Amino acid sequence: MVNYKKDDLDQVFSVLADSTRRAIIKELSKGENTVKKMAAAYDMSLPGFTKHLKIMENAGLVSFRKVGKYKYYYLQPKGIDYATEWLNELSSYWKSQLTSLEKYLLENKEEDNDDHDE
Amino acid sequence: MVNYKKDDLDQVFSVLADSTRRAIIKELSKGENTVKKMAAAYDMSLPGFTKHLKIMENAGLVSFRKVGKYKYYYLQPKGIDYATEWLNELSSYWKSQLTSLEKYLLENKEEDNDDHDE
DNA sequence: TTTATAGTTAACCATATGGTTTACTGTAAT
DNA sequence: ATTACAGTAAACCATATGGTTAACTATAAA
Repeated sequence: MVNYKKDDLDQVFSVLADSTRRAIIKELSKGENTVKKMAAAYDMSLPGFTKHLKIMENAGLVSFRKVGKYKYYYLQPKGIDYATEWLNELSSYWKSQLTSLEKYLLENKEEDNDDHDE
Repeated sequence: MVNYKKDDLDQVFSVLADSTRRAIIKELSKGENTVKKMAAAYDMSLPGFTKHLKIMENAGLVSFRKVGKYKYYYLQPKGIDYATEWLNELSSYWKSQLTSLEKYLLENKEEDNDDHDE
């Protein structure tokens, strides 16, 4: 790991790889919010929480506006779009590679009902 | 970090947060391949490379079939779908929350390269 | 049967990561 | 002027992560 440096997509996906940060994103998708208000929902110290916000900001997923002593954070969807695009391109390419049998099997899977919830 | 445990989505996004692993995924989207064949493209020891495959396998993104001394790895798209769904749900919810002005701005962004504030 | 090939395991290392506490700054309220 | 409140900074800690090398197993080829 001599010369390892995170690129943009690394950073975006790293943000998403943490359930606290995914929860923050969901929260912010409802609208902007202040640090303390959001932090209250998490079993974590305030400095711990603001570290997550800093990481998300560096990755370009959130920004904030300052009003007096408050910081209102809001989503910066461009960053998320970046990740979404990578996945969508992948899956469109991948699907174009499938044989018709594979496509048939894919259409008719139905029974893979693991809980995909959080 | 007393009791921190990665859940499914954590694992999937963690896989995606590494450019080597994203490259492996793209490679495998063209079809199955063996370990050494794939490893040749990376400036990394073989054990280092197989560690990545193990991580991807644990996250449910790849599987393999063994043929003699070869392991043929292939994509297991369910895992990736899981990540894609999370992002798509988010963005559909997020878009439904926008005001019509915001939607207008979103449609017509084209060039929004200024930092909002800070 | 010996040798080559494909891949894994184990031990190790440096840095990153997710968290803490304590002390601080800046703004608002009394 | 003092106190409360919102948030940051710094130092620290334990574990995770991405990598290495050396030694191994299993299958295939000579």
